[in-house]
This record gives sequence, C-alpha cells and structure tokens, in this order.
Amino acid sequence: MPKFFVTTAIDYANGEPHLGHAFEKIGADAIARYHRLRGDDVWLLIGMDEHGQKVAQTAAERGLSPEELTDRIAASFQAMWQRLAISYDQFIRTSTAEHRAGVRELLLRIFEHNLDDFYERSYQGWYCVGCEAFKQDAEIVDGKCVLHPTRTLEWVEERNWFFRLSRYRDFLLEHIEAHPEFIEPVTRRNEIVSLLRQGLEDISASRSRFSWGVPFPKPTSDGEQQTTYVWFDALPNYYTASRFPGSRATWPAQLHIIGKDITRFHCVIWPAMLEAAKLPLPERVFAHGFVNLGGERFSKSAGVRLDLGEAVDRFGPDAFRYFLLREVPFDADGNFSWERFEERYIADLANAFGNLASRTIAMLEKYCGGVVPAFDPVSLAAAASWVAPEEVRYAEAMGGQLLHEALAAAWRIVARANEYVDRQAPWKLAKAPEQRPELEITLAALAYTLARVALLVWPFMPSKAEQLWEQLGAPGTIGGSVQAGTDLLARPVNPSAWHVTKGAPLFPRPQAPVA
RNA sequence: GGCAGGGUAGCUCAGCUGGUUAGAGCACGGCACUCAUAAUGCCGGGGUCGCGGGUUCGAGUCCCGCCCCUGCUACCA
Repeated sequence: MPKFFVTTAIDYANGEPHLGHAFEKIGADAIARYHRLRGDDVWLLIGMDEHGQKVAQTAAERGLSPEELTDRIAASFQAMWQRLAISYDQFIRTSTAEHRAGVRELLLRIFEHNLDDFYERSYQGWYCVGCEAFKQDAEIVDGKCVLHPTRTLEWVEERNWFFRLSRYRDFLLEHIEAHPEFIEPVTRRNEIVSLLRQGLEDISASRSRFSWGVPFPKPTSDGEQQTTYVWFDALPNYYTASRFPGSRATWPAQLHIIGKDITRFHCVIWPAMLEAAKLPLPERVFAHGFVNLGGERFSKSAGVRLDLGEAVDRFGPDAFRYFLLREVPFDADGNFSWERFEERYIADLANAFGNLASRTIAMLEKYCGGVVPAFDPVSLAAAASWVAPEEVRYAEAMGGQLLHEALAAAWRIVARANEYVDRQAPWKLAKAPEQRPELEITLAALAYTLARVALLVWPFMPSKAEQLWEQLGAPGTIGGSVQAGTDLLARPVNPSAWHVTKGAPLFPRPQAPVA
C-alpha cells in the first residue's frame, strides 16, 4: 500500500488562528482523508513554528516566557483544528527537544557531506526599512527600493554563517525539469524557474541578534554562538517529525501543502538543503492560493478580520469546510463573504444535496417500507449512469489537489440525481402496480447514488457524510471502514436491503428572516 | 522598472489551434410537479466579450498601442 506523508506549513506562533490558516488545514485534511479513503498509509503532519525574534518579543511584551506564550498559542491552534475536524496524525512544535536535535543533526549532516556549504561571511547589503529586508539589485531602481521609492536604503553589515545556495541552481533546474509535478500549480513552477534562471545568491543560516531558537551547531571563528536562522529551523520540521516517539512520518514526504507566499522557501531553499545533506527531496509541493475577505486582501494588520469561531458556528464545521473548499479554487485566490456562504449553504447543501437525501429516504420509507429494493451493484451503477463519469473527474481533480473541481463533480452527480427523480416521478410509479419494478430500480439507484456521494463528500464533510451513511442504513461507518490497503472508492457499493431511516435534515434551512 | 497571468451576463467562471444566433452554475422572472428541508424540474430575461486601431470573407479567439487587476522580482514568517 502506498505511503502518503502529507504536510502543511507550520504556523508562526505569533497570533491566533485565522481564516488563512484554516483554509490550508481544511484543504490538507480533505486531501489526507481522500488518500485514506483510497487505502493509502497516510500521515498528516501539521504544527507550529515557535522560534524567532518576534515570538520572543511578543512573549516579553506580555510578561511571559517564550515557552509559556507558545504553549498557549499551540493550544489555541489545536483547539481550532479539533473543532474543524482536522484529522492530523502529528502536531509538531519546533521548540521541542526532538526537533532541536533533528535540526542540529541535519545541519551537521550538511557539514559532513559538503563541508564547504556552510561558510562564514560578513553580510552586507542595502536594507529597506519599509520592507524590513535586504534588497537585491533587481529590486533597486535609481538607488531606491521599487516598493518604497520614497525611502532611503541603508547599508547594513552582519557576520553570519552562510549557506552556499548558489551552488544548487543547476541541480534545482534539472530536478524541476525532470519532475514537472514537483511544483504545482504551473504558475508557481514558472515563477520558480524564472527565479532560478536569474541565478541564486547564498543565504545566511544563522543570526547573532536573538537566542530564542536552535543554537547553530558550530560557533563562528571568533567563538560566537549564533542561532539558527528561521529557514534552517522551520523547514526541517518535515524531516524531524519522524524523530518523535510514536511518529510514523517517514521521509521523504509525498506532498507539502503550503501557501503561495512561501513557495520559494519550499521549492528552492528546502530542496537545496536536502540535497546538501544527501537526503531525498519531497515528491511534490503544492502552493494553494489565498482567501480574500469581502473582496479585500486578507491581511493580519488591515483590520478586515473575520472571527473564525463565528464563521464555523454559522452553519457548522462541515458546512464551513465545504464552503471554503468549494468557493475558493485551491490553486488560486478566492473570496469569502457571508452572502456567498449563505447562498451556497442554501443552494448546494440544503436544497440540492440535503433535500435529495430527504426526498429519497422519504420515498423509500413510503413506497418500500424503508428497505432498499434488491439489485446487484452492476445494475445499480448502470441505472445511476451519471455517477461513474463524474467519479472519474472527481478522482482526477483530487489527484491534482483541485479540491473545488472535485466538489463540483460530486455536485453534478447530485444535480443529475435530482433531475432523475423528476423524470421518473416515483410518486406516479407508485400508483401503478405494473410499474413496481421501475419504481424499485429508481429508488435503489438513488440510494446507490447517495451512498457514493457520501463517500466522495466524506473527505470534505466527514461528519455529514457519516450522518447520511447512517440514515441510509449503510453498514458501519465510513471512517471506521477506512483501512490502509483497502480502496473504499474502488469497492462496489450495494445498498440492497439497507434499512433507511429518515433522520433530521442534513443541512437544515436557516430560519427565514422575518419580513 | 522587469517578467508572467488575467480583464466574457449582477456574482464565480468555461470558451482548444479564428467560423453558424457567446455558454454553465448561482442570483432574478414565469410555468410544472408534489416524493422532499415552500425543496425539485422545465422555460426565460440578461452580456458594446477592458478601450482604440489593424489583419481576415469572418476575431471573445491573431497583431499593435493604451487602461486596469493579480502574482513573482531572495533573508517578516
């Protein structure tokens, strides 16, 4: 059975979880659950990046130790992930002894394999106060930062350990060319390729200004003990995860799910580090887009924040997950708005999907005593001819992390099934005894359709999928049937003789506003 | 400033190498039906295809110019 080790970016422990964090975790969770459904041996890793100057500063401002601050923030993130049903297998924190030891080992491994890759250098460059960053020549026009042309650039120097990133340019270009799936979507790959063609500068690997981090394994020549710089601390979490007791993470990862803003770190610096340490590269890096708010760019400082808890409470965690992954293309940006959320909840969930379940189960109870008529799976699949082609599209979309397209395919099944109900008009068939066989195959085909849709939707709305599964009288639970080595989507479904039960509506309509 | 990708119905988007009356979903209007969460199905209104030129028998689709948006342009993560 294939191993599927999937990771998300570790979130910086400097604030509360917000919509952007949630989007990524929900997407990664849907991908992980889909692979579980497929019988892969899945390990979903998420976590927190807890070191760095900002964390230390924030802690100090609040009169806390960095450990106390990060404990609180980590707890807050974990609580949110639990609420959103993120089925992570491991939550890594970079301030733990295991991770620190792993970083040290990885760095020493680079020293060992490529002694020359780390070297001391006095870094100097034009520093833009507006960007809070050193600027490269390409970003300087007429002696000014292109992003802050009114500011004056400062010349700054610091002596640090440096990593010879420049040496890996050709290696990376060749790797990307040989493995086109390494960076997705294509636009992100193109950006990285064009960056590589411009050439790479070496990067600093240590800092002297702060100490809340992993000590760099070797002191500088003047004896100073520096702190490992963020990339050489945070990125290796994917690799150090396996060192924790009980972890079944095994390097290399099959997939890194990240935001498009950190593509470069994951597609250039991280693979270069791994190559320097003579370790295998991750198989794929997928950079998702961002969720904007009310048409405005989502930003921590802009004040256009959305209360995550309120959004989750509005229609429940499953509907929230569905909405985000259906509305925002996973490979591009999208927008969150309450209006849209409500529209999709009512149209897609309550009316189309929830009501299809209600009417089907109600008719099975009314016309068949609540028992699905007996047919073999082949006949059912043939009768429900709209299912198979969309399942193919669903699987193709999931294979490319195009979650919104997978959901669209599932909803085309729902739409076809609703049309089918009206075309067949079971309430008319039920009045004519000679139409009994037609009535039975119709309702059985609908039960079959719902069971298949429950499976397809499970990665996105695990608890609603289970609820439907139960109402259909299907055996066990979907989650409980998941087993490494067993492909639940490939296994035929036969609802014959299931005892359906009409329970509460899957997605109750919100109370109509008083006119 | 440079490079890349976009600007098509109220909203989100599809429109491959140029070819009959420009499509889908949602929203909106009408009709049908009654199994269902007043849900569903059918029909319909609605678009100067960013702007201006050009090539062509014919351009949303090609060329030139312009406007606007987004991303990247290496040390906040």
